[in-house]
Amino acid sequence: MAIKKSSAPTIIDVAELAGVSRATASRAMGGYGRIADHTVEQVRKAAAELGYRPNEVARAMRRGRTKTIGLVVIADFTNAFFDRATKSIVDAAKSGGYQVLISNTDEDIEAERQAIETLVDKQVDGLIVVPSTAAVHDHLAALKKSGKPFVLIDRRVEGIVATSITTDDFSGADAAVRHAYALGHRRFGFLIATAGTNGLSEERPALLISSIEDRVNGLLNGCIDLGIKKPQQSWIFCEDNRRDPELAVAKLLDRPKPPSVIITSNNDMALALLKVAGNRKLVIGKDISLITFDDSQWAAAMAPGLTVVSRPVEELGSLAIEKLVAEIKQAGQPAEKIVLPTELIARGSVANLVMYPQNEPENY
Amino acid sequence: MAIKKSSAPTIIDVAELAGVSRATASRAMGGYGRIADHTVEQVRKAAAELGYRPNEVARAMRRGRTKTIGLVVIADFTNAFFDRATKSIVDAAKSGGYQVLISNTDEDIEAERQAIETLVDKQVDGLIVVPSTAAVHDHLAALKKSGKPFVLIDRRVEGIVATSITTDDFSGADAAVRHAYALGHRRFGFLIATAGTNGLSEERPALLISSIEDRVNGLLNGCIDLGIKKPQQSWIFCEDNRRDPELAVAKLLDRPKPPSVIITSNNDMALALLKVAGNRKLVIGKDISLITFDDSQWAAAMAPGLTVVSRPVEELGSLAIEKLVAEIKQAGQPAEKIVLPTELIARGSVANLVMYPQNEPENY
DNA sequence: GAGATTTGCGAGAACGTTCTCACAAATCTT
DNA sequence: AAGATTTGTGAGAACGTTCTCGCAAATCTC
Repeated sequence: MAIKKSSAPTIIDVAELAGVSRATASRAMGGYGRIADHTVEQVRKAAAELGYRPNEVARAMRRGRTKTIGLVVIADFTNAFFDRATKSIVDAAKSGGYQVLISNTDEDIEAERQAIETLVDKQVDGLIVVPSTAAVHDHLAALKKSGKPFVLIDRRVEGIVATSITTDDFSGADAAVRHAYALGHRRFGFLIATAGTNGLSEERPALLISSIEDRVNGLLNGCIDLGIKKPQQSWIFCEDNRRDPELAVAKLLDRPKPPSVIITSNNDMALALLKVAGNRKLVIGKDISLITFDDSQWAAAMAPGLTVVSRPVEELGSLAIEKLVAEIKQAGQPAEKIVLPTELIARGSVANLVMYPQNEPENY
Repeated sequence: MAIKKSSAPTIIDVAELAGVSRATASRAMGGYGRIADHTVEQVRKAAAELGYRPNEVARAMRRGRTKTIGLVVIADFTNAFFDRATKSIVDAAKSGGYQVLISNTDEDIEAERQAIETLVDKQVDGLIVVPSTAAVHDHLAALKKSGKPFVLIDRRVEGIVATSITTDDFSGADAAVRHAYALGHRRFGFLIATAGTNGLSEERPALLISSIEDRVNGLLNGCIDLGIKKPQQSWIFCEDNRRDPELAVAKLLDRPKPPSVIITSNNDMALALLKVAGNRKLVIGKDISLITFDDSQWAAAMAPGLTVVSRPVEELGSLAIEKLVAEIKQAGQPAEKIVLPTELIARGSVANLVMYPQNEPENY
């Protein structure tokens, strides 16, 4: 009777039981190299008997790759991005044989720095990063220099040569303006969440993350193109997703001539508008109209449904894995800047004013 | 001029540059064992110069622990559970010095099995599992037997001696019934999502996951206690979260005497109700009332706000990490069954019928 | 049937770290 | 000042794999 081993069986135990060498046992399990069929069977049987499972840490150590991908995201779960992106990335990674180590930065650049460092220390084979700011990118430059494969998603970072997968938020924003205009709206309000500014501001901050930059430019483009006057007076930039978005909404609604339609840059802002509107007994899609970015189940189910700029988040995630895995398998892939199309989904949150268009073509 | 090393510097490179042995360099970096102050400084300087970072895989190999926790969840993102739980777990893990390897089972038992296996192979120090079913648990028994620490969250599994962290869904469900009753409701409808049944059913399936079991029992308890007649005729059990929840809603609404209030077991069901109600021009909180499980930002922001049974998901996540880390640090902790309180948050989705209570005390 | 090739397997190194042990030098005792 | 203790360091093993190499046996070639 053999002495019961306390810890998990290793390839050595398997080799002993099968009466072969470590190397042969390894070959039999791994199915590589020259090896006789009957030996494979013998070893497999021994492995099954012992309940042997290869130690992936030892394997990673020896092989120099962990089959693990690091994900650095902003776990901002009202954003309807984190969850969808995470799920699609985890699923796509799995089908490629990779597991995902997840890190949350909460939009903090120091946390992002540290997350990347920790993940690299853990020898992930590659990284997917949602950069929290466009202002700082020395850590990404260092990552690039280290040769560790990585892909940026949701936001580009100027000055970093890396594959990025983003969405065409410019066109989405532009389409949102045109949609509201076509329904007769002339007085626009824009509620933009940004990490860069301090508190509330009506001035456009100098440096925005690319997705917000694109949205602002798209909105502006639509306004200018349609001849909407003084669009620059219609903005509220609201620091960060957590700080007083309801105050920003109130500021917009309390204007002498409030907007008939408000376009919000994310769901946080949209929810703030919903809340304030509810408090004031303003009915969405009638007293005040709304278009927001990012679709979600609840935006579709509400009455009225929210008109949204939908972004292909799942595709973004799976494409990120695809590109990352390609680079892991074969270094030196060209850095691509992939931009996925957005789509305006019209529901009931934008009132149709065409019968009675607002009488003043110029802005308030 | 030294030859430029292509790969990342190791402790050996540091030792060489500092002019000490591997062991000494390791001690200096790790800050353990006997070592002279000036040597530490010398080694630290060399490490900084080379940009040395310890290889955590090698470290894990040697130390026998990875400082990694495996998370096996159901990435069902309409459930408002996955994202909140994941975030709180990731954050709590980080502050304990752990990273999180995430796996999604999509409520599939085979995927769950495989996920646990893969995670164990990767030598995670412990696991947090949202079990996808109560029917199968041999894999959890095997996990238990292997001695690898793990904690169950959201759902208990009978027959498995393990620490579990759940919420008091029984009381939550009971409170929901009483709340509607107090507002004058007598005709109840219950919409229960379940993985066990086939399609739609009005019969209670034999084996439900514990959280659903608790909710059903809680609802039943409230009904019986309040003297609501024939509550057994008010149920629709709907297979899985993805299969025809809208059909289930319709079935309930198309009854000869439809319910005045519907209590749904999750947000998927609630959203289905919202959708169908919207299509039929039924106003929530007026024509039809709704209470659902799990709070969310959008449930609070909608007009009317959704009355919900709120569960402390963040606390659940951080507590799971706490218990798991305790077991990792010191094996043999007692298996606790922790039940966190739920809270009914009354908003506007339940109509007040007290002025005109429904005339029939018995059920339809 | 002798040389050339193929086949199957084992010995041992390697991955990068930490840990145990031994030992010399330094410091402390009395 | 001689023994006892403490201090700092290095050699080498260990963690569990995989991989390279070499060698003997088996098979092929003409």
